[in-house]
Amino acid sequence: MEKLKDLLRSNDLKATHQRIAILECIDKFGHINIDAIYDYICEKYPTMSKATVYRNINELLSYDIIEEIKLPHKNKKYEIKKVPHIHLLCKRCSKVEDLFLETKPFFNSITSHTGFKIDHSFIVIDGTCRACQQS
Amino acid sequence: MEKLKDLLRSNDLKATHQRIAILECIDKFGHINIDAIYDYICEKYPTMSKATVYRNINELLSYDIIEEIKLPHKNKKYEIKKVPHIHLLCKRCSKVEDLFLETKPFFNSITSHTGFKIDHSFIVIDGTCRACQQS
DNA sequence: AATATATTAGATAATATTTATTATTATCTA
DNA sequence: TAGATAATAATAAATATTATCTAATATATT
Ligand SMILES: [Mn+2]
Ligand SMILES: [Mn+2]
Ligand SMILES: [Zn+2]
Ligand SMILES: [Zn+2]
Repeated sequence: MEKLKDLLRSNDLKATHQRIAILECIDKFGHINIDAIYDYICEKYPTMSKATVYRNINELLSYDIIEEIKLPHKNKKYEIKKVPHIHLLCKRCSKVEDLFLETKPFFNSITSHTGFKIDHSFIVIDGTCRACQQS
Repeated sequence: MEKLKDLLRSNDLKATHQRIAILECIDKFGHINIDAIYDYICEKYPTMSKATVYRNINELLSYDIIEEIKLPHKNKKYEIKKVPHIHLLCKRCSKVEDLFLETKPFFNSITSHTGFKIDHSFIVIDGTCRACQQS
């Protein structure tokens, strides 16, 4: 809570209730889309406008406080910015799992094949999570 | 041209001029978004409706004739369905490059770490292509 | 080639998603 | 606590996508 306020202020963003609520919500759910953020926060702040969610999401993106995740055939989701990682999307339970895995060998192979200079990667793996395989 | 007609007919889709034009356009450009398809085809078929583009794109997607590519902070693009591959997106020239690369070792590492059963992967690499690095 | 049949296109309305505008309110600094 | 400034809510506008319906077209059959 105070940590979130500091995070906003260190980026010259005012720590409004709405912004804090949006960040707390994203943090709580891990990976979440606009509508779900809006619905969740409306419980606490019924006057909150959806435009405020969009406006703040874009603001937070531009300061690299959050980042956008594009999933196949789904709406965009957002998460608190972390170190680079991979997303595992379960088609059964729809959960998005973070995987922090060493990608250097894979990236080196890409660069040596193509000469492409890599900045970022966006890796989504579709399949069935361990829990869903057992049920 | 005849190959495209056969492709459509083998999926019980009528080989209309519009559909063939859409497929030819996607094939010609490799990776292209809705608006660019529409603009390109309008030159030849000025009466073409954008709803027809959307309708056919969805139809072609559902028959796995084309597939959707989501790129970070860009509109969706479409391409003729190929064997699985990786996309290299150059931030300088905006070109999307296909890379057919062995991913088994990487995927095995994911499965052994997580128990996740992999169906598909969506891998986009952001960076600078070889050509743009030299200019 | 003409005809029958179902499918598709085009026009347009409807819906969904995202952004812009502006008067009012809240935050922060002094 | 007051004043300067930034952010919100409400709303309109813009953009993106889908649905509906009638006329046109593709294809199989004669
Ligand atoms: Mn994540
Ligand atoms: Mn491709
Ligand atoms: Zn699951
Ligand atoms: Zn380039």
